[in-house]
Amino acid sequence: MTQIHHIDDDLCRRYLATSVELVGKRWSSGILLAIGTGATRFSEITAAVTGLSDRLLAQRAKELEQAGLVHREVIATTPVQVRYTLTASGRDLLEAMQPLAHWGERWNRAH
Amino acid sequence: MTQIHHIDDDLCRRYLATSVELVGKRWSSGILLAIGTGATRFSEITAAVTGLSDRLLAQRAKELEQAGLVHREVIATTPVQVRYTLTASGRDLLEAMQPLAHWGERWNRAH
DNA sequence: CTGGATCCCTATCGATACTG
DNA sequence: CAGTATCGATAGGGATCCAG
Repeated sequence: MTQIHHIDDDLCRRYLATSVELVGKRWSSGILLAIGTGATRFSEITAAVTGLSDRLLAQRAKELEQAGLVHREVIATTPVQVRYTLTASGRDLLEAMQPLAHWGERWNRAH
Repeated sequence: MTQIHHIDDDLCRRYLATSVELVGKRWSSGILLAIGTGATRFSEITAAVTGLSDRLLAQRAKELEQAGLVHREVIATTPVQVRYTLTASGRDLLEAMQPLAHWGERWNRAH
């Protein structure tokens, strides 16, 4: 039998669900990527992520902020501005997803 | 501004969605992990993944098979046996998810 | 043992309209 | 600009029963 020894069984069983639940929800990864690659304003994020609506961004942003992945900074101008940035944890997560992107590329070639 | 240069923007924008859609659905990652770490039979997988129902496993298994991540082998005994194994692509995906598990561990510590 | 078929129910989503 | 409120539609999930 082909056993995978690159995989830490126990670690995955414990903690894989954690990140998958955070990042698996629709738009979440796209939002993280958008913020991580330069988008800071609410409207910039909706523009960067095609198909993402105001309502869903507001909802996801709240979730991601509460999870400590995104920092939300309100600038009291008129009209009000809001700056979204990744926290250290958010940046780490995005880096941890890089292998998935590579895998996706290979997978797309084969289909 | 803190730019992330560990991230290949373009690669992520193109292909991150691919893997996230496959692995983000409920139970999918758990099923992959279960098969990747020794479970081969239908009932072994439901036993390994707590909360997973027969119906959902049947459904996910079909999806994962069509995506080329899981190989399904029917053994014509009575009653019938079915062996599930990961394809090379499925093993690769599971390895690509390992950093997510590590991230999840760190994240859990901090909460 | 390995599912398929149903029923029902709720979470989630998209669209639209509105506000400080 | 950056959201909130409301609504109707639908996809997804749990439970249960059935079958090769």
